[in-house]
Amino acid sequence: MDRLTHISTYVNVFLMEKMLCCTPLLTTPLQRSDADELAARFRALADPVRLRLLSLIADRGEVCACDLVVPLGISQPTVSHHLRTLFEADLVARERRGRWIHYRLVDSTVDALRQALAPAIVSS
Amino acid sequence: MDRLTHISTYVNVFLMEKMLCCTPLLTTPLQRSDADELAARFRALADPVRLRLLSLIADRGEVCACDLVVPLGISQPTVSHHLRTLFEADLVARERRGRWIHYRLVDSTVDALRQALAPAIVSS
DNA sequence: GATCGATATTGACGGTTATCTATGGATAGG
DNA sequence: CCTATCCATAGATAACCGTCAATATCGATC
Repeated sequence: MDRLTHISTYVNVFLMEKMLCCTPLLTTPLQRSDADELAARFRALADPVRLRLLSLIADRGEVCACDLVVPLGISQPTVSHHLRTLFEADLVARERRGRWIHYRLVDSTVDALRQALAPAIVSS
Repeated sequence: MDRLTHISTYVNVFLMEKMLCCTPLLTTPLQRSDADELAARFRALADPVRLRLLSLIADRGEVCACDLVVPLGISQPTVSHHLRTLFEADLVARERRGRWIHYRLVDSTVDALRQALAPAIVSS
């Protein structure tokens, strides 16, 4: 392990204290229930349409659902379906403002998933 | 953004230079082809059995496939099928030694996925 | 080379998911 | 109210996926 990876690991370990969900994958054998929860969240990321939706939402900070249909070239109900999936995985939050519904990224969930992929701390 | 997050971001950005695969999700709108590739990799993580396999492999450093059947309580062909999925996603490598096949984690792929979830660098 | 043991592959079955069209519910403006 | 607009839901269909039993393949040993 080189020096920078080492530093990065320690910074991440320190930040981990603040995290809530999702047992780390790579530091200790995963229990069945933890595996189920983690898999459910990764399943929400396992579709190209949802990744592009997330990407657009992250890029613009906050997006009206109406602005997410045309760029992806799929039907409005399909977009709605995927947004629901992301919402139920806690990856996005939504807020109604008049006729429109605005979506934004839930940073803490993304952080937690990133942490779940953090490398094990090597003792040597 | 607090100080530690700031440091972590810069360390990660620096390490990113060495990475190969997977366009970051959250820094710029994702192209269709990049989304397809990323989704394919997340799909490999989107199953509890595969997560537990990865976890066991990571924990032990290197594992014989024969030691992965009993702990999960599923049939040998199913384990083999999932190991194949992980292998094709480049998440594990395998090496035949005599009659046995040993699996180990491919750290760079896990790192790349973690990087793909890295937060956008805020300019302010 | 016959056999045994470790893995992979095949084929089938049931459950899940992505997509569409059609429809319904909510909200703003006239 | 009536209508137009935004968004979600329902229902249908096709493709995909996880699982298992059965079978094939590959390497070691006798």
